[in-house]
Amino acid sequence: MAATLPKMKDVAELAGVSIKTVSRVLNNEPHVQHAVRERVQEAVSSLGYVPSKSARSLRGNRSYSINMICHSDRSNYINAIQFGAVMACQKRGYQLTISLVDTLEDKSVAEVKAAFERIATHPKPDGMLLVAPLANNPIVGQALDELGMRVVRIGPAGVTDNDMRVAIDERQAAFEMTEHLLDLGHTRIGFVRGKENQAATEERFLGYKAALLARGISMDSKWVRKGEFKFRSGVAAAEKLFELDQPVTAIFASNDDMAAGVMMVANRQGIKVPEELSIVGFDDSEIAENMWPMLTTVRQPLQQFGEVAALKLIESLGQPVSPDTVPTILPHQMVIRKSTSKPEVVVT
Amino acid sequence: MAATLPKMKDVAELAGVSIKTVSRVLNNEPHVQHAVRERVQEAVSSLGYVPSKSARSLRGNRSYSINMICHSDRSNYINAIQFGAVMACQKRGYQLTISLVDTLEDKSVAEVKAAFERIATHPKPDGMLLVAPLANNPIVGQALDELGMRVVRIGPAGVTDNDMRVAIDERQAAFEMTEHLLDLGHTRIGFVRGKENQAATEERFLGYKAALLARGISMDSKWVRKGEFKFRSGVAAAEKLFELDQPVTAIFASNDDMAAGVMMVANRQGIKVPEELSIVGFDDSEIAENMWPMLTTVRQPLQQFGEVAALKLIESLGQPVSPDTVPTILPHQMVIRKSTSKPEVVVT
DNA sequence: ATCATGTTTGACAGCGCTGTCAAAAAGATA
DNA sequence: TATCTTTTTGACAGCGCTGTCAAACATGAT
Repeated sequence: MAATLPKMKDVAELAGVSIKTVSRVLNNEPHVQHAVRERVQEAVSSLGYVPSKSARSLRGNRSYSINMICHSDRSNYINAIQFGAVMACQKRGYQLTISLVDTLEDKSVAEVKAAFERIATHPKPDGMLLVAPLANNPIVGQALDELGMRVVRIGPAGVTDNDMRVAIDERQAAFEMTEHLLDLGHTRIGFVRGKENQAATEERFLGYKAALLARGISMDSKWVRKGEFKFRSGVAAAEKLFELDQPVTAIFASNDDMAAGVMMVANRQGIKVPEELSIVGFDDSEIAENMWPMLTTVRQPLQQFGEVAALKLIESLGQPVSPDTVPTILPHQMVIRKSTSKPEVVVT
Repeated sequence: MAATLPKMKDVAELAGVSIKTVSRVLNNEPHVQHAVRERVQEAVSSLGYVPSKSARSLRGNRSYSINMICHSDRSNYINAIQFGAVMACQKRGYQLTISLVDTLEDKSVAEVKAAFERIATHPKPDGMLLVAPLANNPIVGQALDELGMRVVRIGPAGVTDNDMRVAIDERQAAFEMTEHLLDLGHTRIGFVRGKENQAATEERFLGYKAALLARGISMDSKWVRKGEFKFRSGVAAAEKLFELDQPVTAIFASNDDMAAGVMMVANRQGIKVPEELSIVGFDDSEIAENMWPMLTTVRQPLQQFGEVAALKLIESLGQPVSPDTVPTILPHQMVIRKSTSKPEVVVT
């Protein structure tokens, strides 16, 4: 057990070749005869040899690690994404490292840059995974660009951005969810927006709006409330929405936490869900199943986000930058549970 | 920007000393004159020099990284712990890496060992952080011991264990929470256990039992239901508890998720909380504030767990193993919210 | 057989750092 | 002053790997 790990030299001796040849085989370089290559591979697996990452990285300026930023207002979806990312890394012999960045709000450009420079250099990861909302911060993008850091972003694109990116089609998903409500017969549908300055907030809203428009329903701005992606903001929004003279018969909250807030207020006020009010959310986070009735929502493939993004990053590491990258759009999924039904005929 | 990073040689030249002396200063070795030491430190900071981790680790067999295992049934408390751990690592110039381990249930001893051997060797972290319930798995412990891996565990101790550990006094916390209920005047207090084979489950139960005993109340085994630490198991437990001929007036769920389940059933059945039923949880996770009424619970200092554990690990890396380590007990905190009150006089 | 060409292989340096060991400087003692 | 001890310093090797370059070998054309 404590016997020292096998080195390249050991493999070379066992296979009867030079260490350089072993190196060639391990790095899939050309100019190795087929027979030799196989002999080396046998030696490798019989010794259980694994190349030393520190030596490789010292020599080759590659760290075989990719970094994921974990920002201080911890959101639970990060967890699942990270999980997928670790899986992919582990498969490819990479390490996932985690770094921390304080809230960027009320930070100067210089401070943000300095923070990312530190993270991106000691030690230098081969690439970085940026999760929304960090994925859309232009200063962060610029800082990382200047450092020549390879980045894959997770989450909906902002304005410009022809970067490497993994996301779902948020607008389409919101469109479909709104259609679901429309199909059930709802015509007065409330909407709770997410946190402003996050791309998802606008995308989801646009999907909602487009779906109404497609059915020729003119949206009443009273139906739309601000939110923060938090439970409490769902509560606040619901309270306002319930005060309308002509109340809505359904509420589309931009995420599940807020939907849970809406649901709670409904329960408190004795409004029956889904009979008197349909509620839908977005994300399919754990909470969606932890409420009653269970929440109809859009499932984001979070774990897959992490996995695909990490894989994409690792794969790109060999190639030169391709500036014309197209975002990878993963399929979302409508999860119809018990919080939606056709609107009750209102007894006036 | 792209100018190559300063190396030890640059620092040495600027300070007018040999690179070995710089090395000595950086590693806090003795035998360097005070004046020289200061001169070197100035050079270091003026160049913004940071030692190369790969070179160090290649040479010194230290990786300056510590690893935290992320097991596949992702629980949300891991998030906060990880956050604290990253903070501590970042402060000390360490990297936190994440590895993944599948569920260990239905795995053979050999498989478990192999999995951990892989994680613990490629690349070898300087130490590992193990979070409950992994922290109490004897096979994992043995595998890591055999590899000579330095480990700090987070969570309540199991049987033997005089290892390095960070935890709260779970039994005492449960005791206090039960006292809180008793002080309010409850005498019939239900209890929902956690997942079996986790140390916390038994500890919390023992605290509950001890508090009853201390007041001379004999516990009725009908009050105690099994649980899984999941929302649904809270629901199931509550349903049974509400069927009792002589119902309980308070329910102590072993964690917040289950308490949320209990709360939901109460709401559904029109049982008023806290007037007709007091509910308490354990953990103070996010959900505790995302329900109505907000949950009285015990706050675990999760982020601090991560921080203290990582620090303890890093600090221990210099020293030889001290087998007589005493667990670090962090203070817990009673969080009294709105889900508890004195029992209503039952109108029979 | 001779040369030009292409393919396969290996010797060796050196990435940035720290452990070893010996040299230099400083201090203590006779 | 000469000698011994202790403290401070530096030269150098080498951790495990890969890039460079040249040697060895094979192939085809003359």
